Amino acid sequence: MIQNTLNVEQSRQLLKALADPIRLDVIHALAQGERCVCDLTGVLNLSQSKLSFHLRVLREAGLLTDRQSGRWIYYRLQPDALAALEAWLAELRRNCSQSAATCPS
Amino acid sequence: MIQNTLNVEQSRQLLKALADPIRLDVIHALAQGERCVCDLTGVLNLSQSKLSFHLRVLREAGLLTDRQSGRWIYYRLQPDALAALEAWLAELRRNCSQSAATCPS
DNA sequence: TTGATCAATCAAATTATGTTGATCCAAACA
DNA sequence: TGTTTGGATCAACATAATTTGATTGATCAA
Repeated sequence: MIQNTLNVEQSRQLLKALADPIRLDVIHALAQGERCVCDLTGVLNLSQSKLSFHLRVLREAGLLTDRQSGRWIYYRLQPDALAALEAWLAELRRNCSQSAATCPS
Repeated sequence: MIQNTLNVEQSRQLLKALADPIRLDVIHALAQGERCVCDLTGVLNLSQSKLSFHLRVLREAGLLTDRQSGRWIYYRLQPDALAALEAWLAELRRNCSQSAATCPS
């Protein structure tokens, strides 16, 4: 998630990725900092494959990155992705608001 | 969508509502201003009941409001909902960013 | 009235997402 | 080497979301 302007598809993936309670838990857990998958299963009380599934959704949306260190894989947040989504929403709202004001009641 | 601070559940509904191509089309169509359902079916080329389903999702998330005028029902955007979601995301990011910076590489 | 139109809703069918348990691969360690 | 551990992936199943076509209630016009 290097660039700051998302296309519709990227935005949809971000929205969809965030619209899930388990994945929001993951986000919150990682807000504390980087963590390996083995820790996260304990913290979030999720089965390994279930967690792996949700990590993948978040990673593919651009919200997480991972790195390997020995046997472990560490995940961390990519706050830029949230910023980019905010910008996209702001742009959407900008388009909406201006003409909404001109609607007849 | 009067208040400006969303709870997690409201935010999730907004995210989920926006994470759909058809519903984004609806949003964009309504960005031009208020429209009745009968117009929208034509503009978006959707069956009546399909459109009705998606309008309901958007309405229940707080993104749209409707009003009746004679036989027609007019839908319009509620840009406040977008603003509220932006604020919620900004808050989430605020929590994330501060500690992400402290992560070991 | 009667008939036509707008739009919500419902049940059934379809499709998409999430869950579970098993299997596989790579890294580490004996 | 052989074994253990961390984590991805797969197939089968379960659940949730969407689509379709039919029905319904309300409004209006003839």
